[in-house]
Amino acid sequence: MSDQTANEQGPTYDFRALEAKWQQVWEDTQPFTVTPGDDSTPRKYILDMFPYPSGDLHMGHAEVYALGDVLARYWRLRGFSVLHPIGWDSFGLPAENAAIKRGVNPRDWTYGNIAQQRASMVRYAASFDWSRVLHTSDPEYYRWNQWLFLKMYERGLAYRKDSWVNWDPVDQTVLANEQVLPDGTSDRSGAMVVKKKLTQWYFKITDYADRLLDDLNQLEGRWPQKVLTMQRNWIGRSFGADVDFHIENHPAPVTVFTTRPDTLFGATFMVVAPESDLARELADGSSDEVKKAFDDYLVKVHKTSEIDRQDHSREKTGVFLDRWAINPANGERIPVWAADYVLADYGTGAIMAVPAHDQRDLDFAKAFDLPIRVVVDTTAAMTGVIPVISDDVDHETLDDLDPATTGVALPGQGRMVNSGPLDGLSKDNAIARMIDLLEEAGTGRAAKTYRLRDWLISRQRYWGTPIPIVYGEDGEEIPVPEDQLPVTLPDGDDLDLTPKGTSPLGGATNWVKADLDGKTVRRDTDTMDTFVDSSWYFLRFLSPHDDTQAFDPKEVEKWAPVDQYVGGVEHAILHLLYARFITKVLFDMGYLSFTEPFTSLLNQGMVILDGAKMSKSKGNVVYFSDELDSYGVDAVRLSMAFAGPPEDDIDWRDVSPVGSQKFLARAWRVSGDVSSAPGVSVHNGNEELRRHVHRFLHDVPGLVESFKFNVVVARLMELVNHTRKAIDQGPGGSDPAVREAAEAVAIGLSMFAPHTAEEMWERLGHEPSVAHATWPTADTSLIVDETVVAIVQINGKVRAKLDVSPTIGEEQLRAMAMDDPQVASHIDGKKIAHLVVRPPKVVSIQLA
RNA sequence: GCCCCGGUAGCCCAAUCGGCAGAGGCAGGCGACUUAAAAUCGUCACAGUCGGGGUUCGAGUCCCCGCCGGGGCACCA
Repeated sequence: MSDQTANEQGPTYDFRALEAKWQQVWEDTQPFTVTPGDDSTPRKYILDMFPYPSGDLHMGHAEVYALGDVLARYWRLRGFSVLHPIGWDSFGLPAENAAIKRGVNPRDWTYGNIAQQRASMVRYAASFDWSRVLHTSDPEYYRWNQWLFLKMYERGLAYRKDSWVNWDPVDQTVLANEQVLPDGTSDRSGAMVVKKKLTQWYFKITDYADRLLDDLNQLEGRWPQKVLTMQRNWIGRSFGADVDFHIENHPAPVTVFTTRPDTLFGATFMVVAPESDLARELADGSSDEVKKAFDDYLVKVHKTSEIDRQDHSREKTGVFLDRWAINPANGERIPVWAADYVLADYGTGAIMAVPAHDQRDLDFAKAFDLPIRVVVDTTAAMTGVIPVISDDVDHETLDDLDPATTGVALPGQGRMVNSGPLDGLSKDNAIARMIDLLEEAGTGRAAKTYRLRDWLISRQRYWGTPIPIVYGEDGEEIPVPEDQLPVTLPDGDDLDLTPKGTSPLGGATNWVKADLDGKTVRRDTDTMDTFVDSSWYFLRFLSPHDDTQAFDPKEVEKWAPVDQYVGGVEHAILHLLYARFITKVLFDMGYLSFTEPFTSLLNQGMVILDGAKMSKSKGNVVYFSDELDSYGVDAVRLSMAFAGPPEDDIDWRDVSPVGSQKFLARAWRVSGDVSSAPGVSVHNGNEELRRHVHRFLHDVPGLVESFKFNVVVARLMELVNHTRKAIDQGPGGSDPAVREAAEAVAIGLSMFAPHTAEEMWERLGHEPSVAHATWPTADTSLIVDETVVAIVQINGKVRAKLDVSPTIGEEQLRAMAMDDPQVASHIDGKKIAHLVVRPPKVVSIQLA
């Protein structure tokens, strides 16, 4: 009672005062700067995805940096030396667009936003090592981007080619395949992407397709399943065969890729992609009428939007090239068509069409009256290698299923027919047999192909890393020597940044014209995709000020790979795939000893409002700084952790920052009610409360490590409730167990609410900082209950509850159950049909 | 169309091995304190786990079939 009176008259929880006080302390002490330290101290590298500096931080950032900080602070409490750096992904289009719109220099806009975001992060009490900040737009950083490019170039992994590319007509630049959304629009501008033929720089990521796919297995269980699936889909490997088709009056054979070499006898025509060079050649070698028809068709194809092209229900179109191929399986002459359902950049850009067993080919065959030949009898059920005709009396016959009449292709399993040496075989055996036959004949071979394409890295924009290549008088590529890096960006003030289809750097005439070893050369005027910047930044954090190398191998050896990566699922493909690729490349070059950059990945969900993504145009935006002003940093951070599982979206409408604030005040009040001295022996403390404390200490590490932050917060609340009860209704604030509990709360809370936790820690008589406290070891003797409740079920209904020792034996528990009067009355002489005894939890009795 | 993830109280969410459905919070009821209110403290109620089958002594948990919601892939040969 007296304690309560003291509370009412005592100080009140004032989050603004606490923030001011502790911010000052942290600014003075910089508690999270990582010092080299003892080599025996275990290390953790906890990395949050670095932000793009567009305006101030938003609620999404508030979530990542709250959750990442929980992990960083947790591992510090566990005695690890924790590296938790931050920087800015500060090259990119928005800076240029802002520059065009408002007439400011992209550099000024970018660095102004960085200053604002940095101040917000400091205010948010994210425990970053501020001595390692990097910005990808600093020449000290992008110099190493250029170095990376040159290394890739040396290995033939950076190359230039002329190809059909994705062109964003609004931003006036090319895009990577990964930046084109499924509906055919640009993920940046939202404009419908068009195809344009341009000479561009690529990174040869397809060389790494197998490793990028296979190494995902190592990440199983450590990365979200969803991300692994998305990456697997994106790489999209399919196994099959390459088959060479001779074409009459055409010098070289044409190779097609197929996943169904077993159906080669059913290939009745060939289709080539209209945009392919092959189609051009074949048309040019044909009659004038065909050439004209092809040209007209090509024009039509170019006018068709990506989105229409992907519509399955669209009528098949195409043009016969009046050329003939020879089916290598049976020597038949088959017609060659050009049709836009075949893509130029997948496989070889040409297919063998098997209309009976492929719906697309069938649709085409029916549209143009081409022959259809069944080569797989899908009515034959296959058992192992022997085809067996199904015993079903009323099974459909092959005649009923004839694709030519039904219009439905038969892609399934079955027994080979009309296929010469393959007749009678099952699908899998036929595939293997056909590959053998092709290899023997030298007209085909086993092959695999991928959905993944090479990574187009050129961008016709200003605010990015200049590509470190110059061109000599004859246009020859000359890499800029390493010792002449960085190739710095010219000042943007005098440049016309308006999108016009060519790089603004082309306008910097003094910059473009350069001197290389006495030769006059022209610089490449494109800049790199900013995903290059972020594909290796986690390495730069390890030696951010090293001006002799991109990263220091000794530091890399110490810290890398990243133990825990935290960020949004929107980067599930792009950034993560590129970072994995570059890591493997650097491994192959001997710079790294590991092949996967991020050992464990946590994807947080989005912060939404009223079930919808926040957006200024919809007017449903919650502002980060407003929330901090209203509820305080600790309450917002705590709310982020408590709202639910991290990977779920948080609807801010369902979140009560006021509730968090009340809880923090309640926890803080507990620290004021502790009246024992620091260091008091806890052994004689109230045992019931101590049990709660030690169960908490025991359970929380496992919960944090499995990212169940919401449960940890619930456990903190529970512990505070028990402590409150012990103070008011139990042994009172002088009991040592109350101190033990309050200290556990302060330490636990330091992961979520650093200001409140520091204040509690100080009120409890400790020196700052609680962030450097040690997670107390749980006393296991206090975790095991003296008695537990065992239930006795009779015919599935609970009929008795017994207080038993947790170590009770089966015999003993059975005896206790039988002796129980309630149980005895229910049995009442009836026969027991079944008895299950599972000490110490349950006795289940079935009566006859 | 194919592949993943989810569905527990009015709401957000817990529930190691299958073992009494509830840890925590929001919103709500009641009480104490107060002239009153806020704050604080205490206390209470509320679901049988989306539907249907199955396995089991026992299912929120495992299996099958649906429904609903979210996500990914999709003319990829």
